[in-house]
Amino acid sequence: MIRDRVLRHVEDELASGRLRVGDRLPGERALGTQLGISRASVREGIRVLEAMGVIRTAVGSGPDAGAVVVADTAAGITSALRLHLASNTLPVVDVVRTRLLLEGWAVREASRRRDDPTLDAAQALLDEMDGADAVDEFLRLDGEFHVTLSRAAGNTVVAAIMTSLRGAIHGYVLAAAPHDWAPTARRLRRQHRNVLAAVRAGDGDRAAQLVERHIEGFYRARSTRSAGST
Amino acid sequence: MIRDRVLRHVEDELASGRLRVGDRLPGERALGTQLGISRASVREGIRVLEAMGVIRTAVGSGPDAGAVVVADTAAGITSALRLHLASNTLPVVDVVRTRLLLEGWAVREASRRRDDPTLDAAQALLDEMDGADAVDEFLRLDGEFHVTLSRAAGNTVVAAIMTSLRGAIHGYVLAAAPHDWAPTARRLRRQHRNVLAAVRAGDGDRAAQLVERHIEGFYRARSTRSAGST
DNA sequence: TAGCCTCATGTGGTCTGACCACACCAGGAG
DNA sequence: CTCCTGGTGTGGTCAGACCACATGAGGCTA
Repeated sequence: MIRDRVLRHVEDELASGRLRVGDRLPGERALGTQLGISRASVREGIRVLEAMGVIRTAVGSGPDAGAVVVADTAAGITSALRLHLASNTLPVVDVVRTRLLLEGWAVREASRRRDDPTLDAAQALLDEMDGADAVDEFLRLDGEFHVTLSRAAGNTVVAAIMTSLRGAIHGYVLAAAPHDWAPTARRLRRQHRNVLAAVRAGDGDRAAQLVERHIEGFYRARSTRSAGST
Repeated sequence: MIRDRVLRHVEDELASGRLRVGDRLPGERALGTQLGISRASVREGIRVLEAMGVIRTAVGSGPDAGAVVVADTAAGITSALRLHLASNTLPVVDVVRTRLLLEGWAVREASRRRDDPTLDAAQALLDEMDGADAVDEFLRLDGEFHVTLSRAAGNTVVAAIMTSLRGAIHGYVLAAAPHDWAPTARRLRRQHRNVLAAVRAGDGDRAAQLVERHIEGFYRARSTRSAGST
């Protein structure tokens, strides 16, 4: 298919190193001429690349305009998971179980690299979370904390998947948050600190156990309430 | 953005159950009229959905033509991983490590469901592999075997991710296959049978250990040769 | 009547050319 | 020197056209 030409071209350019993160793609019109296809076809390819988190487009002129190569490794995975979650092809419970598995491994691994500065970022998120009372703000920071923790394990693929799993079920989590949020928030804050403390202490087994109980607990509480579809 | 209207519309339709796997989308022209956007914009959305493995398009007429909802849960993740692998944002070693982690868990889990008929499919693949001498055919079956094993664990998300990890590095594996393939094939066949036997015996720990050694061994052998870019 | 064949129909695939909003920045006005 | 104004190039969107393709109804042939 002609439309795949853009995909293949960009992938080749990336693989060869001729194109790197931060670079700009030629304009859509120029790229069309260069590849011998119409602008419409170029745009279809560009759109896919954008959905995959490989490029970011902006209108106007100047250095930030146009199609710029980025590295949002989680974007594509997140969208894919969201859609298949919506079609009920992937059950939410499988997403949660996978999260459990990956995050358990991640904190175990992070415990062996407890000098990693990423853990300081996780700490900072916890401090920030203490001042976040609004549900959506809290959950945003919560998600970021878990992702940061996973990043501390040093595996970019696991981190990307974790980010995506979290992002894909974000809507479900938000929809299932209890009305009386304060006590839940307190419990979560406490659990977060315990997990991080175990990691910093280098106690991987304990950290894994804590984080698994933390996620399972929240999920169990949620599954007893409404399923929440939107 | 107007172009996201198609995405949101289809996601809503899927979530509400008005659209299910196997159904057909309205034609591009009709969908454009319905959403109040041009056909070009519709196509950009369709293209993304296709890349995500949510729909499949075909020309012509009849029941199989047009845009049909499918459930290729791995397609989007595979493409995303491939692209970020190409841009060197995700190192291959992280993909392999993640595979190790997930597949170890999967066989452990599968050992507890050893009556699952999926294991029979895995067995059949091994038998088929005995007659496959060509490298690419062997590796195709090899990949399918590993994915089938992961499916036997009963977690669709893990299975999708495993499929994607395997698919994303397929090119690398192929490029790094040794010229003298026969002895490698023999070793892999033996290891596969041992893994499956351990699963069927319900010995999760042993199965996990075997599969991890199996993957690590192959990867170590590969990393000593050329990096292989295409 | 049974079977073959043809063509109208509707699908996605692609192209062309146009207009818009936007952001920048060079160059003129004060 | 500062302000502002218009030229320029970017992506965003649209309308309309033509193509290849697969189907299936209806006519044609045996």
